[in-house]
Amino acid sequence: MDLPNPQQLRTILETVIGKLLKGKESATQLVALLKKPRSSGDRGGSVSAEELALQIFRSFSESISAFSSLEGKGNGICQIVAADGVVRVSSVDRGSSKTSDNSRKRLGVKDRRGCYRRRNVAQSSIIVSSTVEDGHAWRKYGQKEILNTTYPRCYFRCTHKHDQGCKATKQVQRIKEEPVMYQTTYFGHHTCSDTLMRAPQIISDTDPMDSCLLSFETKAPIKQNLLYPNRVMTTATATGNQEFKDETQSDVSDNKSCLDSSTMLQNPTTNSETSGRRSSNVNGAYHEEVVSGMHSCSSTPLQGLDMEDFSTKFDDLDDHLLFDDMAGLLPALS
DNA sequence: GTTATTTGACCCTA
DNA sequence: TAGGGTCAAATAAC
Repeated sequence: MDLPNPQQLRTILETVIGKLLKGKESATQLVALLKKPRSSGDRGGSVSAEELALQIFRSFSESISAFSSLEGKGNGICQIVAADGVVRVSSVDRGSSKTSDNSRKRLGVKDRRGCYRRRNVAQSSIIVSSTVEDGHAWRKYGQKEILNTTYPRCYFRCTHKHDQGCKATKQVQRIKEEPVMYQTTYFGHHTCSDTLMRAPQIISDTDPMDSCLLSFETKAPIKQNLLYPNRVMTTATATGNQEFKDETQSDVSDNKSCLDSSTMLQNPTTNSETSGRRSSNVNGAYHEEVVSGMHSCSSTPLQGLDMEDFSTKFDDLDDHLLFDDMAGLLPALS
């Protein structure tokens, strides 16, 4: 397969940057809103903080989707690296996969156990932390102990893999105990028409924001930590793993699956026993997502931040998220 | 009964 | 050959 040509890449990047800029604008408005003295009943005028937060979420979510669309275009992967507050985007050739399509052909349809394509995760990544869902429904299909890791890795595929042939998969691995933090690695992109891929799914019995602000702080009430402000983007590794913290309804259940299946993954505060297996309970945890093949994410958890701190911390955030820097990359691509 | 999760087995890649 | 990704039967939850 071929790498996306510069024009394709540019188009996608323009889309992404446009969405990110929109998100930045929303973030700016949110900061201003949060800085205002809050009075009961006053949620900030015409646009509420919740709405702004949702807009920010959508910006990142749609950006990720746009980047994801690159994967199917070839061996190349779009590399997004956020390091020291600077976002970098580039295209990387993954090289031809040696995966045995031939060997797969040799195998019967029923005998495909273990057939897989080992992913190259290290090549690129995005570091974005997010507090919101990715809007897709996932089904867990495996869990495995990974060498040199404390916690098992959980494997998820798109729920619509069979009915719509969606090839998107993700891996969720707990990487930190306190605060609880997960690394989610995405592979492939959704080709399904997942109905969840709209606005963030609200699971709680309150308002959307409440569920969006799924706790990032295991010890704090879920509602308080929804927008884990502290760091939206940080440098996770030298190679620039990108983090994207998000909690979605599907993710919640996904991660919960991990939690349920392993005591090591259990969230002491949010993994409610009262919730059913498929309950949409929030799993209150830092969620580090690595979007790989397309983008990857990683983040450094911020502790003890609640909405009170958000407004002040967000000032720093604005400096860290150099969307304009990203936009500046466009000319180089053409 | 249906759907999701768990888990051991299988087998490919490095 | 070890490690890792996926499959699918068994099991659990609804």
